[in-house]
Amino acid sequence: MSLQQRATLDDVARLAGVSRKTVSRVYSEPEKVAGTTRDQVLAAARRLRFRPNTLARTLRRGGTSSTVGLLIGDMSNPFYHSVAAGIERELSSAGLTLVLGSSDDSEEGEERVADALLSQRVAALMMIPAAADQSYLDGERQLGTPVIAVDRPAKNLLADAVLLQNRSGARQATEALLAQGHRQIAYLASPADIYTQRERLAGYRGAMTEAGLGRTGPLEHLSDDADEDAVARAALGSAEPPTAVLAGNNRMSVAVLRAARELQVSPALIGFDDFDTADVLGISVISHDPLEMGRRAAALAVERIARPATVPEVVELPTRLVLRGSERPEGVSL
Amino acid sequence: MSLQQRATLDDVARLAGVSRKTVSRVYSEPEKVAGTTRDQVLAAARRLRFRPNTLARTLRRGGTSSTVGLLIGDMSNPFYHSVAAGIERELSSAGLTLVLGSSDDSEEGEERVADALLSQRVAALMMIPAAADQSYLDGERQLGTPVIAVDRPAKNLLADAVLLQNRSGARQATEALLAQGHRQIAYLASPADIYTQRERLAGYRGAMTEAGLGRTGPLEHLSDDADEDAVARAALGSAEPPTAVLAGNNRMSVAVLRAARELQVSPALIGFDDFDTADVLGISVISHDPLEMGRRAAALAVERIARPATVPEVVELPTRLVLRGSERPEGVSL
DNA sequence: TTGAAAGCGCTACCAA
DNA sequence: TTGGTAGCGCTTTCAA
Repeated sequence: MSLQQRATLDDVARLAGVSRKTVSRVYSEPEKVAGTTRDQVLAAARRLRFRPNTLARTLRRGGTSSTVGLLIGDMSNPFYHSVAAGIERELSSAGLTLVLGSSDDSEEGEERVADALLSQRVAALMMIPAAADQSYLDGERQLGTPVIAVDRPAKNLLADAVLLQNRSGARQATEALLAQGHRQIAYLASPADIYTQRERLAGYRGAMTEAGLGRTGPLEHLSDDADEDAVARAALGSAEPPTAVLAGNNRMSVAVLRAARELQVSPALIGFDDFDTADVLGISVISHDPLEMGRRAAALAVERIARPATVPEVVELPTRLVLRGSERPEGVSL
Repeated sequence: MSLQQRATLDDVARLAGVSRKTVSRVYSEPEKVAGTTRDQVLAAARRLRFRPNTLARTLRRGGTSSTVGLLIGDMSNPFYHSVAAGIERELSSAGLTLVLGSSDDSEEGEERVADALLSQRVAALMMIPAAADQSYLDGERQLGTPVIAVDRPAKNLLADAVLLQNRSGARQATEALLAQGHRQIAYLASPADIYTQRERLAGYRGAMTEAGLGRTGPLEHLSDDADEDAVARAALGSAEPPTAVLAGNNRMSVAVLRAARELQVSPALIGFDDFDTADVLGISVISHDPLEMGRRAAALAVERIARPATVPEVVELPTRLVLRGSERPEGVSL
């Protein structure tokens, strides 16, 4: 039960009968230590249960830890989970570990958590920007901490970004619905006042306008407070319900299905983002790969840590329209 | 573009015309510093873009960082994402940050990543044990690092654990299927050789045996390599297909739906774990709250950091049977 | 190949 | 209320 002290380089050095520096070398550049010396050191280290303290290593002037911070607003969205998983995978293969921070989608939250991560001297900061403005990070950028925005671009801050081709994805889906003969095509989003939704909405509007259906006002069901279910019910339950729905994201797609069941209607449906049972249900989606998105973003972070750059890079990943039947006039059958 | 040096306590002290220690106090115990002095210091800090280095703070003898490590085998499972989200939330409200490590479900992976996290001097290590044995952590435990197992108990290691009532959950679901008149009730799991599945299987067997249906051998479809889809297809496509299926986890539930659609069959179904569209689809599930699980585990970690304990605590969280129709003889309709 | 000394940014201890 | 000194565990010169 005796809580022993944790062993340090010194302890190991003493037991192995070598200098501190030699022990250090065994862990940082083992090839520069004689084989026998190395074995002695490692034996001593094992006996003492020594574990190098990577925090202390970091203390060098201007040093950063081998961690990368990831700031997510809403941890409950499965899409961001996958992004995080992709990031983790890429980082770990680069020998970096992921430190997670959640702002719960609040303005001050984001800055507070960013602060905490930066105080830990993360080697880079990855974030899904949620606050109205990220200029508060400009000082850090100038101090050399790479900032990588994921899914949405950072505002008022020069930062690399990995985004989706939201606009063309939404446009393509709308065109597919138009091709099926639909005219009353609704667009549903909540929250709507975020980058991705503005882009997708623009894509939808573009396709509608081109088809001579520019009057989309009554067909747009956008909200920032109401939950997805409420928005979906309002849209499907309106006096003149749409024959087809474009759902702004994965959660809205599910909400539409739920509302359709409740209200006993069968609108055609295409949803942005793929989701678990979409294939089983035959739901058409604008698919993309969140894991890949995370991977790309993390790769960019790794690159910037090694070679700080002056010009931010913006990557736009493609989407893919996957038609499974729900785009047809007969709509979703539940 | 000049990459300036990062400011330190010393720089701030110099600019503010006070001692280093005074600056330190402004950040650690501000109430012990005179108001005017504090203002001067903070002004200087702002001008220099000073940000305290929490890593250096940690360097005290035996010191740990204000981070908690979480070791997950398979980051792609949505269930663990929710657990992680719950953990993050609880930790952040305790002023701790979460460091994530993934072992990709490999034996050596787990130990390697645990090592990395411990080298960062996490204040506690939370893990979903995946390796066959966690005795390699015993040294750390003796050195005072709390270890909290989540979802599965640690093997050969005294550690706190937060688990589910797997057995009773599975038993209850099986009984519900029996009550509907089912006799050919299959149990499907992949991977099957893990704690949760062994427990759930035991619950299933118990209920079957009590109903005089102890011969469950042919009804058990367990695999460790095959993916869920293959297992589901094999089960539903057998010569004498079951009239009802108990799916071992969320992914298996979806696989069963997929297979049912492909093979044009409609077995009754109850799945362990809830999932996104289960309510829409009318799928009955053994529900529980992964967020809460994470929260409880993190709370335990926080507690142990403050007050190391000698006797491990094991918490078993309840499950809840949610019947939505798919348990009935007519089964799932797709 | 190995070692001694200085220093990284901060805090604990004790003194003023 | 404030400050000096001595570390924390490690790495980086520079020498041996």
